Amino acid sequence: MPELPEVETIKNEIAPYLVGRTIQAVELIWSGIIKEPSVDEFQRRIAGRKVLGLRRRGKYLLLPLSSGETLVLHMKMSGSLLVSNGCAELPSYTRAAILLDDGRKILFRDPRKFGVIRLVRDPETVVGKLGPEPLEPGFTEELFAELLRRRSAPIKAVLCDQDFIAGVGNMYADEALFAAGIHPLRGANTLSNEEVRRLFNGVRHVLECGIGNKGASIRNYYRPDGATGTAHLEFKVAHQRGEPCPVCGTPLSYIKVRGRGTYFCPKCQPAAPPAKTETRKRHLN
DNA sequence: CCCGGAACCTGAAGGC
DNA sequence: TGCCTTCAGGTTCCGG
Repeated sequence: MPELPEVETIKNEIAPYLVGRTIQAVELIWSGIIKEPSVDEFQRRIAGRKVLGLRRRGKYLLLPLSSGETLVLHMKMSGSLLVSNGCAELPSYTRAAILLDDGRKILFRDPRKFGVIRLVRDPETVVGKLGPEPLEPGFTEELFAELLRRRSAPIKAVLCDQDFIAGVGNMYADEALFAAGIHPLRGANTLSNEEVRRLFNGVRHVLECGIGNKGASIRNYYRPDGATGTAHLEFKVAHQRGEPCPVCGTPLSYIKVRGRGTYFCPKCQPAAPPAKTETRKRHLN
């Protein structure tokens, strides 16, 4: 599942093959991957365009083209981009192949068909509502604290909300909460200043480690040359079902938060103290 | 506005 | 061995 570190790795490793090349055509093995415009429109507007650059925003990849339009890719759950020399047979589950002017192909492989390709005039129509980039200077502890104050949902759900922060998904949310010692069900607006500070540092730390390890290959994630990443080998809690906590040895817990599998240490990440409403009522009465 | 749950999709894994 | 059910989770949509 590509999250920020995985998409960043794909961007870094595929850029040398893509930037400056001209797209001759896009071969659609499953045309449903094109979200907009219509398939005919897409084919007409993509052919012959040069790729001017490659950037990541949240979990999206953006390719500005010589036409002024932008090709926007999202790999969702199971997508990956592979570089092919153009001769080999297409791997199974290849949904689209971008044919480049040097004979190479960029393959969009995606077993579960969640992945999406868009060709848009203004990329802001796709990524405009995303929250701040957690690894860029504009993301400060003060901004993080202010955003958290507005949300009452479980902190795990808020961390995974792309309109809140861009790029954090299920795995890295679990890792960040463990790093900060915060229970995933704590209301976002109930964190103390100290907890906000630890979580701010935790989010940035786990994402940077993920990038340093070229992403986590828990399932379905491959780098453009087909290699896997090693970030999952460093995971303390994410997907470590049945394992002991690496810090205190307590068996890790597994719960569902907003329908998402959530791993945490019940001792290092204690549940919030009971709500104060009862106490307050008693005082009022 | 904010929250929570279903739907999308298909291979893998688990139960009987 | 095999059929059936459940699980995985990023995003979007819908209802409360």
